[in-house]
Amino acid sequence: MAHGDVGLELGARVAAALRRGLGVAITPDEAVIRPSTRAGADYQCNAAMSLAKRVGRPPREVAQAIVDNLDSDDLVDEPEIAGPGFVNLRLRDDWLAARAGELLGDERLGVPVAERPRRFALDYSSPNVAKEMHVGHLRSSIIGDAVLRLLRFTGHEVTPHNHLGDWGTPFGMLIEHLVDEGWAAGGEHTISDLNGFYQEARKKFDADPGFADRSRARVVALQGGDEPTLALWRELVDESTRHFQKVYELLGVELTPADTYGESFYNPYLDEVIADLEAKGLTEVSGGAVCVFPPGFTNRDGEPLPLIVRKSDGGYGYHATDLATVRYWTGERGMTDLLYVVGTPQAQHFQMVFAASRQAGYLTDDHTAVHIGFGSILGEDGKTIRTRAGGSVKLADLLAEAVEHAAETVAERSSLPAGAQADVARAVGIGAVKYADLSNDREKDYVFTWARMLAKEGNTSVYLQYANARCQSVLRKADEAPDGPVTVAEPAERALALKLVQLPAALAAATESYAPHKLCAYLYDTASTFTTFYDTCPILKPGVEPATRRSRLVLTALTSAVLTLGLGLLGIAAPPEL
RNA sequence: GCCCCCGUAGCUCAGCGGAUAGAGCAGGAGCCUUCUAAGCUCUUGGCCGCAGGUUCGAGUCCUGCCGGGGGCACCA
Repeated sequence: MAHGDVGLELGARVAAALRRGLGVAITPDEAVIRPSTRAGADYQCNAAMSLAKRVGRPPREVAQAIVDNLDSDDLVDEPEIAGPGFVNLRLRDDWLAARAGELLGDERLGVPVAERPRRFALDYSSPNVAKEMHVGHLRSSIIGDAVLRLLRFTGHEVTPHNHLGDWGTPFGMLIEHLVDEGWAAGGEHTISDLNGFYQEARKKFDADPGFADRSRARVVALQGGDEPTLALWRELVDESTRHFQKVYELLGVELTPADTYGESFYNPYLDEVIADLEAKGLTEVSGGAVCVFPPGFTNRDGEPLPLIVRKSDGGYGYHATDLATVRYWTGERGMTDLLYVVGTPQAQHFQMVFAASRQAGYLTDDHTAVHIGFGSILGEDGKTIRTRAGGSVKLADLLAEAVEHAAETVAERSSLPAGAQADVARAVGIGAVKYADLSNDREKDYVFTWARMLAKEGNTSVYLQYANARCQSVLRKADEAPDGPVTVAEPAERALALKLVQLPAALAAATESYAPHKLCAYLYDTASTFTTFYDTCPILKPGVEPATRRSRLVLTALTSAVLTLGLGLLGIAAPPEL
């Protein structure tokens, strides 16, 4: 088969049929092959209706021409024309069985490697130094991590970068507070409560004018490169990084300190970025600030909206930094695609940054830049959980609670030894939190509830993990390795084989639109189809023909492989036993 | 005021211009001497916010309206 995805293959066959029969040239995509939910049809071709006008023939005649010229006897049964001109396609049982059988020895389970690999720079997570991660950071971290895994599996080069909030005016008061607390560079210090530390500094800043003055002076020292100040700043960053790393490890997010490219990292580049923009004639001074006005953006008074690349006080804001990131990752690092996993409220900001970057030549026609936006997590009152409002759920607490909750259920049901139970509880608890988030369309807001995060019934990660554990249990009990030809006699066998063969399409859809929820939906569907198979088709039970047993073992092994791979790409563990 | 996003079952959500709009939860009825019941089977439940338009065909595309959220110059 020329394509990993059956639908694409069918599209290519239909396109060939139309070329032969009617002399019409279309792409496989234009063949409009869709999975069908109708009994007896796996796919349907909807091309006849849309082409009718173009070729000047009634749609059913076009459909007939497709059927007459379709060279697909190897792949599908006799196609049927239905309704206004639908062509219903049913994969041959022997083809489906053979295709499934091929996947057993294939590590990639039929998923092709990207033909033209690209170089992605992926910005995600981006917590703030000196603040604890809270539920608001969950989405960027796990969506970004899933995108990273998906792109890498597809064969692309991906460099993650964690845009830490590690620079700017608050660090004056934070460092000054460190001094008051008796910190020294190289000392063995820890902050047990980062949020508390921040709040104390803030309180002193508001209440004590002397402290406020020292803080302002400290900002100047920091930005001026004063070495003792920088040393203290590094202590603070390191302390925060240790905290982030603990969360990432618990969460199973692949970021490490080596991936840190915080705001401070771009600081040395800012002057030359502004100089470059000025040299290219893109800047204008407005209200004392140096601005770039990308066309097409206006403010509430209908006036052009600026990117302020240098503030009127001479300082730099995130407009300047984000332009510097684009220039750095395309210019210095040769990336072709820039991805930013940042909340949707930043949509206009990124549009402006990308537009200005194109004007400045930091992005060319060879580059893409995509804002992978995601909705806000809302409180149960429907209001956004705000970063600085306080009272939001700490991410570490959420994860601990999820694991604890899972541990209770595991203790009730699992027969594994205690040590193994802890690992399972972690896999199940963390998986529940991640799946609850990843299984929804990332662009929409959602309401945070404990019930949702801890759910273990229905469309949840544990359902997928449980299905996989059942597969593994069967495979352990079998006295033979899965091997041999697949047959699809029973409807449940056929349905399962069909699902397994559709992995490439699901992965492509999820990867191309940076939409992990599409993979979730496919995996749930596959697990559900397996469970029906498991219920209706005995595998190891007495009385099952050896050939049937071997075929079913292969289907079981493939199901486990698909679930394990899919969950892995979502960043969710798939333990062999619950 | 302008711009962006969202309104689908009681609740939480899928849905690629295609046929009779699908899941999960909750509700109802069944299923464990038999490969893991964190499961399975059956079932109740829909003017897809409203009104126009485009199209052979609209939950999906366009316009307007209603409702909710977000953004709109120096915090990032």
